[in-house]
Amino acid sequence: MARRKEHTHAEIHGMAIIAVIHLLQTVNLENLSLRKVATEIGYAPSTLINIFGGYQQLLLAVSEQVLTDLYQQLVADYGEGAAMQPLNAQGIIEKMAHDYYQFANENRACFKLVFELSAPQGQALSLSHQQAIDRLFNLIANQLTQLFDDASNADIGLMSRVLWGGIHGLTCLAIDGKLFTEQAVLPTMLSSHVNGYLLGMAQQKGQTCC
Amino acid sequence: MARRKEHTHAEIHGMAIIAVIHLLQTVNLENLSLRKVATEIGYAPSTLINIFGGYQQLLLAVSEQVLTDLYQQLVADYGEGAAMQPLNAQGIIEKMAHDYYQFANENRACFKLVFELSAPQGQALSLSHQQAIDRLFNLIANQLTQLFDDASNADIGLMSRVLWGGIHGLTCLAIDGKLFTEQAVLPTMLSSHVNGYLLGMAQQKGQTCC
DNA sequence: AACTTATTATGAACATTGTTTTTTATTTTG
DNA sequence: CAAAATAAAAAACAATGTTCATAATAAGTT
Repeated sequence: MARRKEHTHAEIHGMAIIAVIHLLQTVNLENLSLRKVATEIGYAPSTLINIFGGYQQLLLAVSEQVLTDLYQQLVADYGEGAAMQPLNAQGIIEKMAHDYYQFANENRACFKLVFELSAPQGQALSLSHQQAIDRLFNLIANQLTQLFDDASNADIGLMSRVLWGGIHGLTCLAIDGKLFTEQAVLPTMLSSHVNGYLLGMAQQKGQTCC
Repeated sequence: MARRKEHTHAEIHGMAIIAVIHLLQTVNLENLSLRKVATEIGYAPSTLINIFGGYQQLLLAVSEQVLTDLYQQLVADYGEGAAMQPLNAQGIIEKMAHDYYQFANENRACFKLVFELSAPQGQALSLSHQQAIDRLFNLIANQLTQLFDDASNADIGLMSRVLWGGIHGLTCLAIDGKLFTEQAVLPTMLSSHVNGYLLGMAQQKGQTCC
């Protein structure tokens, strides 16, 4: 029985992604299944395979959506190029670190999905997926250009990745309980990472010294 | 047909762990299965379940073994409390960071297994698993006590986690190709992280300033 | 308007998974 | 040597992702 065009493919596409994000709030990734997603939206498993190409590619689509949501949340307070808050660039980076962790903590299963899912088989991530991650790096890079206005693009890229890598690592270890410390001190660690590294870089570049 | 006691349970336990580590060099985690491990060592799947309690617990046992291997590799060069190399404490931490990434890069599937596998259901990691991770943190903490000899234990704990969190985050993103940079610059990033943060901390504590 | 042709979602089938239960072969015990 | 215990395996089961043939609907044609 195939009643046709009750929803367009694009609609089913969106419905499935929403369903996964919804299900991942009560079910962890390993207990999720294509069939559960299908029944959640009232379609057959094979329909989802027709549209997405496979279960893994459905999850990759979800991953992109989550990355977009994360980006939106990070820029929610201080629009990308908008008027600056009382916060300086360093304070903005620090706040983004805290927001990053907060998002991961409130959407653990989705967050783990994003960073545990690799591209299908040796092949690279999709372009839009790359761009979604790149946007995140650029959020920090933009602030760094204000802090180190004479640094080369290569230096900015390196520093932004070091900063984000640290934020990401601490967040990953924290939400899996592998830091062996009370959750409350994680913001302190994130701040120590951001401020400590920026202080060191500033001194190294001779911009702010004593 | 049950020929009994050809191997003791402890032997099968070890054989299975070795088999998983071996298989993970040519097969990624999602293509591994309990049945493949069983046939690799010439036993039935149910036998492994009897011994480990389940597939996930077999993988957790592997995770512990990999953590131990990683620790051994990190201390291979400079024994924990042994005579110091020409390297100072900061250089040792930097070298450990590079070794950490090298290990992860040479054992990608095993490394991902360790940090993507969570304890069965809301319950904490096993004690030995915790200790295996703690040993890693302490490797850095020990060096930090030489750099900041008047810092409190809490400060040392915090700094060691910030350092290791950053090393771990950069490593994770790098082996999944999510840093969007040539692999060759990752050591530079790790060094920038370690040296930048330590420089910032030193300045903040007023120990080494200008 | 009736008939033909394309779609489109589906349901059944398949191979594989982790796990449970039942059987079978071996060892230990009385 | 017989009987009880036990260790490993085979068989059975439910659930998974995926493929394929099918039925139901839409679109096209005369």
